Amino acid sequence: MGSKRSVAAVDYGEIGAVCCGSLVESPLDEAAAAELARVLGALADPVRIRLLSIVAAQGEVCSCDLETPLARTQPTISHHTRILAEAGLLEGEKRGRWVWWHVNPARLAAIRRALGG
Amino acid sequence: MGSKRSVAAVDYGEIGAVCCGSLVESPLDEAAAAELARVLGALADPVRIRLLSIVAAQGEVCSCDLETPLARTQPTISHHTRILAEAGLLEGEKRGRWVWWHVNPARLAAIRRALGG
DNA sequence: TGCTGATATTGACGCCAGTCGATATATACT
DNA sequence: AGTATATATCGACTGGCGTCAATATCAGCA
Repeated sequence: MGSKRSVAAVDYGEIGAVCCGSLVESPLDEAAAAELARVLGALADPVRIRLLSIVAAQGEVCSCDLETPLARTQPTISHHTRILAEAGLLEGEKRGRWVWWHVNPARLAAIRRALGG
Repeated sequence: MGSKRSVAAVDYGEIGAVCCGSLVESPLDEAAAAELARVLGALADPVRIRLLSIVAAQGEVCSCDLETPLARTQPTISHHTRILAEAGLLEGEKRGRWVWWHVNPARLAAIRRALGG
């Protein structure tokens, strides 16, 4: 299915919406807190923060170009991109043998809003 | 030392500044990423998110009033308030036998800025 | 002074996350 | 088909986290 020039999205399943209002407006219920904690947990790692930062700076980055600057092995990079993608912060497109990653700015904005932005 | 009506700040040591520019502007170095990850890690827990949310909604809350809504024992509440305070997100004042907690809005704003706000 | 109550600390337990080596899968090239 | 390379998955190890019971500390009060 799809053209050979396909730019298939790498799908890691549904991402929850960081829907609910700001933290500081009214007490969050357990479900909202759990969802927000999950997304923040995806960000709460120095390697993933730098990964996201590198991708944001370059616009689009191949997985293979992350191992060296992050000083981690290929399985570990794959692990981190997966977690960021599952949190909706990173989106990947498979082009040929490579996966190209770019950030999802709307997702970051949603987190900022949840933090009282 | 200090007056008997003292409102001594509960001090958990220095808090690092979430200094550095936004994630999305330029790649963060390891130190900046580690610091940001530490603060985000303090937020990446459903109990702590709800705790912060409750304190924010009420302005000022006593530790003893957190056990019931959060359904955790007293040592666990103390553990979580400590982590939030060490991250600079919560500030406590000891008044008599009670500790009154309030959020540090500037700290939340700093995190939002680090996330590209 | 001694008692009561709020908070902090300690120690232990179970669980999850970050990491890597080994291996599997998939895509491109010859 | 066969080979080479990019990425994903698996299994194992290790360290850290959330939780609680028990205990310590400290402020107020009789």
